[in-house]
Amino acid sequence: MTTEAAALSGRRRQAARNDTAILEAARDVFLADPKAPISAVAERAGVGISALYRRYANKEDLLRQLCRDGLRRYLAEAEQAEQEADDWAAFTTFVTGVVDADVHSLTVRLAGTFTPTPEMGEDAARAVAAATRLFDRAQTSGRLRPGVVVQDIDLILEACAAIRLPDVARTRELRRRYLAVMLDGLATVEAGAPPGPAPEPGELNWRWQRR
Amino acid sequence: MTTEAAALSGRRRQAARNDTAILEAARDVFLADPKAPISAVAERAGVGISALYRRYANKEDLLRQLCRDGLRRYLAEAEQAEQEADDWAAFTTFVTGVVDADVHSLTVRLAGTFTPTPEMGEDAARAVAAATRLFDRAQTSGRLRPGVVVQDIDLILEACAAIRLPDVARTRELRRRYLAVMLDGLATVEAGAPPGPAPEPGELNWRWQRR
DNA sequence: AACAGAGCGGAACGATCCGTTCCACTGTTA
DNA sequence: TAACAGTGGAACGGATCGTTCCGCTCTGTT
Repeated sequence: MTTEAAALSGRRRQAARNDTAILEAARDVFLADPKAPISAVAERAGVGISALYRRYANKEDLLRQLCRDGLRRYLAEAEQAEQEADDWAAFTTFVTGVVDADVHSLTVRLAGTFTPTPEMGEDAARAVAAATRLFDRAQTSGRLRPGVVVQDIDLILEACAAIRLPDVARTRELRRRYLAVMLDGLATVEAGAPPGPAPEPGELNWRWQRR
Repeated sequence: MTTEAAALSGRRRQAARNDTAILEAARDVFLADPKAPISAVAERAGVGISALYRRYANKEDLLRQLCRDGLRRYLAEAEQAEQEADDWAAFTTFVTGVVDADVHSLTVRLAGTFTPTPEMGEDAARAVAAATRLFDRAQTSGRLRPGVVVQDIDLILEACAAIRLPDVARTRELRRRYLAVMLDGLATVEAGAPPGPAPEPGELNWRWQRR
């Protein structure tokens, strides 16, 4: 509990608790099933439906907020990884951080369920820029095989996000396992370029079309 | 069209055509969205809903049939790959074949939406046996890094199946790209065992619980 | 002590969706 | 021409879900 919340008393305190409880519940629920009903979020958070609608005008609002937080988290992971001195380590730290935080599901799997705000567009642009910087550093480290492009990261994250078990901790363990395998695969310099035309920028943009 | 169908005339011929049209449409539709309505299948196949219900008692029946075909296809890919003389090539041919056929989505993503038949259980056991044989051969080839187990294949297939774009051909191209990266990652003998406790047999069985 | 109102739980409502049934219609076969 | 297999698609009934609404509780103020 934050000191801010602790300073409040009685009803106010509970309200502050609910703020975070609802966000966490929404994260868990929509991560497991992006189409989950809003009542499931309320149930998970241990509150009534009113508590939700007091904070968010409608379901779309909540989803948008969640995605916004996901983008922010992605940026935070990138900025933290950029501190790393070693170029290759910075790259792997970044990717591992994003996979661990399950941020991919929060952004991409929720895409198309709401109309994005201009602010989110800017954050997304920042995210691309940061990821590109990290990727370029990985390339200069010389450990990356030829023919790999930044966009490959998106799809690798997508593949990792598909690993999902009932147990959250186990899910993370296994995701790290296959992420490590893929990173080892990306680091086999002697293998030459991976097959097939590499993904192009914007090839995944269709996701953001309203469904 | 089969010769059997060509021999028939008029209404019978159309009926035979519908048989396959419906199955193909169902495959496409449920591959894209396992929870799709049955009317979407009819629309895609260009037939009315009656044509569906004449052939399958209900939705569950159709899903079960689809999954059954998927298992068969999996077995076929395995048996064909076992012809391959080279141990490592047999393994990669098998995995690539399964990814190309998008069989994983047909079986696992549909799991839990119907009650499986005993016959499917037997097919599943045969599938596990065949996959194990191919995996063992890959191990004896010496190109597989230590610490990798058969169950890893399931999860790698799962990761590949997550790559999905509107265009089917492009989807296959990109899946092959990341499958290749992962296979290269699995073949880095010098890297030692990948991190984390390896997946255990039956760790993915929860999928088949009725939802 | 009385009161105003913030915050809340959950029933109720209305819209939508979807699986399944039903019936009229069309060719085909005998 | 009669019987009927095969079909299209409207119609039905149940379930789901987003949202609204009402009555209650607790809190801070007068």
